[in-house]
Amino acid sequence: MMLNISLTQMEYIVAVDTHRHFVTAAEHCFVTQPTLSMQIKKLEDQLGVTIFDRTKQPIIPTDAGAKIIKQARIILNEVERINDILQEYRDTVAGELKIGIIPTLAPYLVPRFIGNFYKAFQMLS
Amino acid sequence: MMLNISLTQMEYIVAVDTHRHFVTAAEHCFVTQPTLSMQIKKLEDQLGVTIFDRTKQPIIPTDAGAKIIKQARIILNEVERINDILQEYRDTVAGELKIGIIPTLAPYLVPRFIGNFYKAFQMLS
DNA sequence: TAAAAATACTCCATAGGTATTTTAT
DNA sequence: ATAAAATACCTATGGAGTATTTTTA
Repeated sequence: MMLNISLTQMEYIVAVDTHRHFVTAAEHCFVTQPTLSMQIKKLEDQLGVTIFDRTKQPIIPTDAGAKIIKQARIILNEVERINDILQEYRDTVAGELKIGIIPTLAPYLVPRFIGNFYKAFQMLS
Repeated sequence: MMLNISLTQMEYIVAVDTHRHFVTAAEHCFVTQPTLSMQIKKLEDQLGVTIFDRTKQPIIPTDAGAKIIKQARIILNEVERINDILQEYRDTVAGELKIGIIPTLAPYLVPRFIGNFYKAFQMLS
């Protein structure tokens, strides 16, 4: 990976862009202000561009920063879509089911449900 | 972040999907096979779905896996686009320039270029 | 002078490596 | 029998926290 940027860092710059305030942004990311500051500074060093102009108040993105933030929003959105995909599969019943039953009762009880059960959950072994 | 997936993990599953082979995929990611295996397993645990069916040879993605991989390719593509944005700004001359010159010469030399220089690089301090 | 961001450290979680075992052709 | 993936264990990088200092409205 030539480009070293993490999803977490993207969340941080998006949060700062949204709140225009490091402390508030940090709270919304459930991290401390120094953690957020450090990561953003590190990201700026890695990318070789300044993302936020700290000389103004409230804090405002640079031209480059604005574009990167916009792209970060797109990326985070696409990542969220993985959740949609998971919805279709995560709740699916699958795997192995073990049933314990005492031998004297088995001949009477098992036949009463095993057929329907097996029909309903063929993916189980 | 409710969804815990890293860009590195996405690169790994995309590589395995491309090569249908853990060892080859690992080489292309410049990591060892165990590193790649561990990360993919960890990802599967986190997401709660199996991404690759290892019982077949060559290795093939599951239904869920195929969709996740497809989305991962989209995401990695969008991440690459940040590079495009950087191209426009990274090479821009900016920052602070310090010039040292001995006092006896300064009055004669500095005025001869400072004007044009400042005009050309106003973003410098 | 008060609020906000940066800096300085400390800690620990985990990505990644080496060595090895298990599992499929 | 052999190649491939999984497992076990170890190391070290860096993400995150607390405490503090610097900086800007």
